[in-house]
Amino acid sequence: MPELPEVETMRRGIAHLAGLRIESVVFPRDTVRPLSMQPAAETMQQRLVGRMLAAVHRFGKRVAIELDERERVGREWLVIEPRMTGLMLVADPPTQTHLRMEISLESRQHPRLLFWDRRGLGTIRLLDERGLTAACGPDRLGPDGLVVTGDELHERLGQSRRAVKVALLDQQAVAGIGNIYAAEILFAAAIDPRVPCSRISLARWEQIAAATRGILAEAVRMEGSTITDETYKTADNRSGQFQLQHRVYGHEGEPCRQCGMAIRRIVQTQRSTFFCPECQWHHRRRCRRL
DNA sequence: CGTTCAACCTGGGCGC
DNA sequence: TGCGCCCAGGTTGAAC
Repeated sequence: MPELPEVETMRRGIAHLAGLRIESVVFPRDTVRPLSMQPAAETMQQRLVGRMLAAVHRFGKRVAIELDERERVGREWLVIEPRMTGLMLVADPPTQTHLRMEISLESRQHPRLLFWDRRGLGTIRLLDERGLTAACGPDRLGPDGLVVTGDELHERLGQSRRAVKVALLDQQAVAGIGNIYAAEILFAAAIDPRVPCSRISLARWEQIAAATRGILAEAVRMEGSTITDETYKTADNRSGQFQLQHRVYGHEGEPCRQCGMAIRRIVQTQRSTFFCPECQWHHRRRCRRL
């Protein structure tokens, strides 16, 4: 589920916990998958208890909770990657069964910070400065989608023969776009998702960048897209509202709101792509207001 | 090198 | 009711 707008909403929903100290940490379900948790639960607990949450950051589709300095280790970051079904919560989780992490904080109200993940594809990592750079630094993640420019997209993708929709999902090129927002961005920019990057002019990369910033900012303002409950909720258990603004994603067969033509669904690199075959035909280049 | 694909998981929805 | 299949907001390492 979570793409940039949802993860940013999670970040904002837990940011007020900064300044509090960790009282206890529980990993209720053994997530033994090697990649899902590093280091192992016991080590993780030892290194977390007693630490203060210094700040809450976002890198692409990841939340990074900065921890205060500790002797010998220095500053560390608890990096959570929700992937498909992970949720950062301060509210009660949808079920007890897929609760992956529960952090209790020292405060009168005894707030808890939870990571709940139905499918269990999400990851929890505790990283030092070097690890953070390796995982979330500029070698791994491109410019953030909220601020990416046409020049940057052109430079990073202009030579690629990949279809533009596929390329926009490449986190190394631009960070934060996922399957929903790729579709909505290309509709807003009136670009055919099948067009190879190498055939896109600089002017059109500017359009795509503007649409990226605009759609993502609007989606953040509306606290993300809740398509089905239990896949995405805000940290305090409210639904996002941007799904009401989706023009193509999930609307296969419905008439386009611009032109009336039926929205199509195709598959690109094993994932659904939704688009309007009229408004996003590659011989057309109308610029659309966001 | 760039690009594609199966695998990692659980669960909802649909047709039979 | 139940079974089998397809689908789902992401990323990775191996294979082309």
